Parts: sequence; C-alpha cells; structure tokens
Amino acid sequence: MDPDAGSSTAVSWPSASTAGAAAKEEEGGGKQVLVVLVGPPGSGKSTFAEAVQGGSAAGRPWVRVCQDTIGNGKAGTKIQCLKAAADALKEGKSVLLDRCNLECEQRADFVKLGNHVHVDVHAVVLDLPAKVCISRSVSRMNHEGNLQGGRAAMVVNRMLKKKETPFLTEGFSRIMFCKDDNDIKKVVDMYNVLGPSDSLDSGVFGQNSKGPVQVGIMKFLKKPGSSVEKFSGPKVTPSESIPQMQNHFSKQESLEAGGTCPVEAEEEFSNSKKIEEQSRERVLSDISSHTLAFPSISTADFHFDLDRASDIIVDAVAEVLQKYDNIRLVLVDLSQKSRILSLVKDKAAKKNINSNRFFTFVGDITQLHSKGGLQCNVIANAANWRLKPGGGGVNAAIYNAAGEDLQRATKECADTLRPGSSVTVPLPSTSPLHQREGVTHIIHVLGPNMNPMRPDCLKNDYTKGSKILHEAYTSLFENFVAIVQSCMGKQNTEPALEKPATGVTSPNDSKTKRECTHDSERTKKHKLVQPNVSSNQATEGDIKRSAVTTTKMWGSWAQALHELAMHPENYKNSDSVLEISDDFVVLNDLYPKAKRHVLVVSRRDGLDSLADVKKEHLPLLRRMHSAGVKWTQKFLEEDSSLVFRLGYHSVPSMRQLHLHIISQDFNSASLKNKKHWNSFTTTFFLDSVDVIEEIEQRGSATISSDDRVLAMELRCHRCRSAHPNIPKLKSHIANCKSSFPSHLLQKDRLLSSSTMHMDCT
DNA sequence: GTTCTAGAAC
DNA sequence: GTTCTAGAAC
Repeated sequence: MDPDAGSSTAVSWPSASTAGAAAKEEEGGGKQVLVVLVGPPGSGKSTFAEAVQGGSAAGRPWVRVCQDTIGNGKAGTKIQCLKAAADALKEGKSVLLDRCNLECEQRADFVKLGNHVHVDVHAVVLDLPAKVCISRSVSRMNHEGNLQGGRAAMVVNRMLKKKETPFLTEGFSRIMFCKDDNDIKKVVDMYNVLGPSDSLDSGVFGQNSKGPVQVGIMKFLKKPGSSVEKFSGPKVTPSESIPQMQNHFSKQESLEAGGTCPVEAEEEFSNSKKIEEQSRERVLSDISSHTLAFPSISTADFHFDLDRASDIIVDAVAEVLQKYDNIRLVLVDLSQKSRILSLVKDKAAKKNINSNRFFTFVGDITQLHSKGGLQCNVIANAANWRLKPGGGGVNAAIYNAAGEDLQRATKECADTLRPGSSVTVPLPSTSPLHQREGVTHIIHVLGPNMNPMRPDCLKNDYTKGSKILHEAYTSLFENFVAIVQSCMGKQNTEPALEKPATGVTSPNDSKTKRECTHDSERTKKHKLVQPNVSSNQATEGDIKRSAVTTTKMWGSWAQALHELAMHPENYKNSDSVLEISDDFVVLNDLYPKAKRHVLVVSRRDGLDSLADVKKEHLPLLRRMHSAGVKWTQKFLEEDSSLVFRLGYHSVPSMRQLHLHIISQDFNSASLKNKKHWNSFTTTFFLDSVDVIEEIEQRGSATISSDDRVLAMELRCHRCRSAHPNIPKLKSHIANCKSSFPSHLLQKDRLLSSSTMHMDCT
C-alpha cells in the first residue's frame, strides 16, 4: 500500500511561521504528534528524523529526541528520552522519538505518555531488509551511538529477532510502514507539509499483509487467577501526571534495556521473565480475537446530546470492563473529526479506563482488519427496529459488506428489536465480512427512538432516552460477553441468558434460533416465573424448559380453570361450557380476545401448564387438539370468514393446562392491552401442532420463560406493521387484508374454511 | 386472568 | 381536558 494513502486530510492550513507557543495556541484545531520511530540500527531513523525536522515547510515545530545523543557522551536512557519528550510536548511541540523501539514494551511508555497528554501517537516503522540495515550500520563511521563495525551486525541481528510489529491497539492512532527509501521519502514529505493544526487519519498504512502475527499486543487480556494476571501493566490512573510516571519508570530503570541498541539488552531478560512471556503469549493467543467494535448508537438519529451520550458510553464500558476481564471494546467512527469519539476518548481517560481494553478508532467498521489492521471478531450494528438493511450509515454499510448471509441469519434470530435491546447473529462463514475481516458475529443494537411513526417514540425525553441508550450499550456488551464465554467454552459468573429470539418459531428453525441471544432485561420483574425455575441450574444449552413444575405459586384468581377441570359437573349448566369429556372441558373464554375464543382445558390434575407436559401426555394433547379442530370446524360452519389458530401460552396466567382456540380477527372489547395482544401474536403463543411434534421428538416442549416478548411493540399479526397503541392497532387490524406470514400458512397452523376443505359460501 | 388508578402521553 | 398505559391488588 502506498504510505500516504491515508493522508486524505487536506493540508491547506495557513502556515504558522512561529513555533512553540504559537502551535500550542492552535491546539483547538489539530494536535501535536508524537512520532515513535521503529527500526533497528541502520534503518535510517536518525536520517528520517533530521529530514522531518529540517524540512518542515508547514510551520509545525518538531523536536527530535534521540537516545544516542541525549546522554551527552554517555549512554542515554529511556527515562531521559521520556522526560525530554514530555517536556517538548508540554511546550506544544511535536516529537520525533529516535530510538529503536522494536519491542512493544519499549514503546509502551511513550505511547502512554502521548495518550496522557492527548497528542496523536504515530508509529513509523522503518521496515527495511535486514541486510540493508546491517550493511549500513557496519560501514558507517562516527555513529552517534558508537555502534558500527562488526559489533553492529551482531546487534542488528539480535534485535531483529525480538522485533514486534507495532499494532494500533498499543495506542497508536496511525502506523506507517516503510519498506524502502522511497516509502520513507513519502512519509517525510507528509510530515513536512503537516501544519500545526493538521492531523492525519488513523489507521495502518503500507503494511505487508503477510507480516508477522503480533501477539504482544494482547497483554491487556488478563484473566484473574491465571498466569496472565502477572503481566497486567501498572494501572494507569487519571491523576498519573507525567512526573509521577517518571517516578514509576525510575523504579524500573534497572530493568529497562537502553533505547538504541545496547549489546546488553538481551541479558536483561531473566529466565523467569521469558517463561512468563511464553505463557502469556500462549494464553493470549487463545483469546486474542475477543474484540467488539461498535459504533455510536442513536447519536445521529436521535439527535442525542453528545455530551450525555458520551457519558453513557463511558459508563457502560466501565461497568462491563470491571465485570469481565478478557474482552476488548473499540468505539468506531468513520470521521476523523467525530466529536463523540473525542468526547469518549477524553472521558475514558479521565475515568481511568485502561486504554488497551477500550479505545476509540477512526475507520470503516466493515473494513477494520483489511484497512485498519484491527482484528475484531464481533461488530455491533446500529440497527433499525425492523432489523432490515438500508437507511444509510452503519446499518447499510454492514448489511452491504456482509451480503445476503446477514439478512438470512438475522431473520433466523429475530424479526424486530426493541429500543434498548440487542440481538446476536452468528455470521455465516460464507459472508464476505466473515472471510475478509474475520467477523464471526454481528450484534444488532437499537437505541432510543424519536420517530413518532415508530413504537416507543421518546420525543425529547432525555431521561428516558438516556436510560434506554444505557440499556442498549449494556445489552450489547452482555451479548458480546456471552459470545466470548461461549468461545472460551465456559460460562462465568454472569452468563448472558440464552433465549429463543423473537419471531417465528418452528421445529425446523428452532435450532438456529437458539444460537442467537437476545439481551436480558435485568430490571424487569419476571412475575410469572418463580424462583424454582432454577435458571442457574441450566447447564448445557441453557434453554429454560419444562422447569416449572408443581411448585409454581398460583394466585387465587388463577385457580378458576383448575377448579373447573376438577369439578366440571358444577359448571355443566353454564352457558360457557360447551363440552365435558373424561379428558377435557371445552368452554368459551370468559373474556374472549376475538370473535371466537374457546379453551380446551385438560382435566389431568398436576398438569398446570405446558412446562409440565411430558411424552406420556401426548395422547391427551392429541385428543385436546382433535377437540379443538372439531370445534373449529363447527365455528367455521357458522362463520366461514373466520381463521383460527390453536395453541398454548408459554407461561399461562391461569393454572391448568389449556389449549386456546382463537379466531384471528382479534375483534373483541376484552383485548385491552399489550400483554393480551402479544400473548397471541408472538412466540409466546406456541402452536398446538408444533408442541405435539416437539414432544414427540424431544419429550418436552421448549418454553421460553422469558416474558419480555409480552412487552414488545404492537405489530399487526398479518402485515407485521407496528402501531403505537392498542386503539390504533385495533383500527388497523380491522382493515388489514394482508396475507398471514408464511410460517403460519404451513403445517395447518392456521385453520380456515379453505384449509379444512369446506365450502366457502 | 381482571379491575382500579396514578400518572404519562397527547 | 381526554386517552392510554402500566403496575398493584385481588
């Protein structure tokens, strides 16, 4: 790649003729730069630094900090370089750090320094062939660091063995690789025209794609109790001013290898340190891909106050990083001038967030690896509530980059998304985004909504909006953690719940759906689920099923059906009771939610709900189903325009297993609220045919004990359009003539005069 | 499951 | 002001 490919920033600023203080004054525009040169002796670092310093045509004041010369005749130290760099930056100057910096550890303190004083930290890698460096260093005379002749060849070889390619995650905002003098010249030219207020785009430029894999960058991925723990670097605190940093460094001074090319360097590593390094690399390579890249959610659509949004991001990030160790988060924005990015960066630094575990990044979220050199196995999508492509921005970009695979995979996981929630979609390996960028999962997230045509519009309610935005990020991070945990093959303290997602459920696709995860709504009470559900006992699969047995507490009001089932003779004169058999009672629902709404109530004591049903109950279920079909037929004879659905509520409110037979007009005054609607039109409603089939195959029914589907937005059961409230929904469904969703047209899930081969008169 | 009602939304 | 939702009580 051309080294200046990323220098798209215009450099047409007025040239500041004065240096130093003048540059500092202009800080509002661009930033100072700390250029960390990376290269062995003979690679041309000093020549590069002198060329930039001497050729600056744009008024940017440069200071060269060179370890070879900083000791005034004696061997210079890293500490001296750090101090000199800190001083120069404090004076508003940009710094060229002229030392080898071949190892991550050698660079780390300088990067930290640059990030602390909020300057851009660049790496310029002088990646020339070893023989070139050797030949230059061997033959040169009067080298500043007195490294020349035969000794130089040995040192260059030794150092190159230890070379660790710089990576953005070390804290660099930009890395440029120079393979030859031509590349070097281009980079020098780029800096020469970089005015005091200019800045260069973030990213990696000129890297050879088959470069070595960088493992050292993963040192942030410590796990408590593991050997990696020992390698967590000194904790960075916001109050850690430069002098304090220097104190810290001075303690380590004896351990630090000299900057330029000390022959002694190799001896500085004790055996124990080597062992630690090896074990670190081994562990870290296992979890090296656990990185989530996410865009800023809702800030464009919602016109969210960016200051508040950045607080929310930083808070949510801090919370999740505190809870989990082995993850890395990256906030991505396309624009170099992104305000949300700079706000978040500043606040994260102030909040003492480890910049290795969370950082901001300028780039295209769909090309982080190929263009940015940043490997992220999971990326978040600022999705729309329909989970559909389009709309521009990140959503469109991700759908475009991932191809149709993403649409298909998303559809298998969920139909919609509520504000403040997220859903994980495993990205098929056939997707270009998977193949090219190494992205294995997309997590769709939906922030607060302000479009009055959509459900849950917040208008200008920032309190609520903030809450939802925080929920959205938390949900995103929890889902990401769940992916990481499942990749690591273990469930930690707080595994994110794995649930069947919203939308279509059928035996055919239930497997894939289970692989998707929806967010857990921690604040919501699960009133219908009693503690004995024992979610924490779930081990493999983690699908809560059939766990609600005999000990569920039923309120007195919930006992009516049980009472009826046990003593149907007491009700035989009631108008509501249509049929009594040994197995069941058929009755009109007391509060019908449609023109026709009938219950087939099992008479078996102990079968409180579907969760209690086992294979031995199949004959009963089949008989209940047949009774339902028989009565449906009768109703269709009375009104052939009706369409019926037969099914069970996942978690019923009334005790005693009962099958609903309900016409799909939903034209009833008793249908009053969201829970009523969603209990019949979401996955909460399990079709009788599917329940029977699953019990035949698995021995029990898969039940989502998650009642969040009941709180979902109101959508037409035919055309899936959304409506803000019950009255509007009702007026819509009264007129909606759309055909039913295709899955309902299969397997006799819908019964009508045509499917039952009756005459339509 | 429904009813009642406070308070949010309009 | 009225409409609508959501939570508590039953």
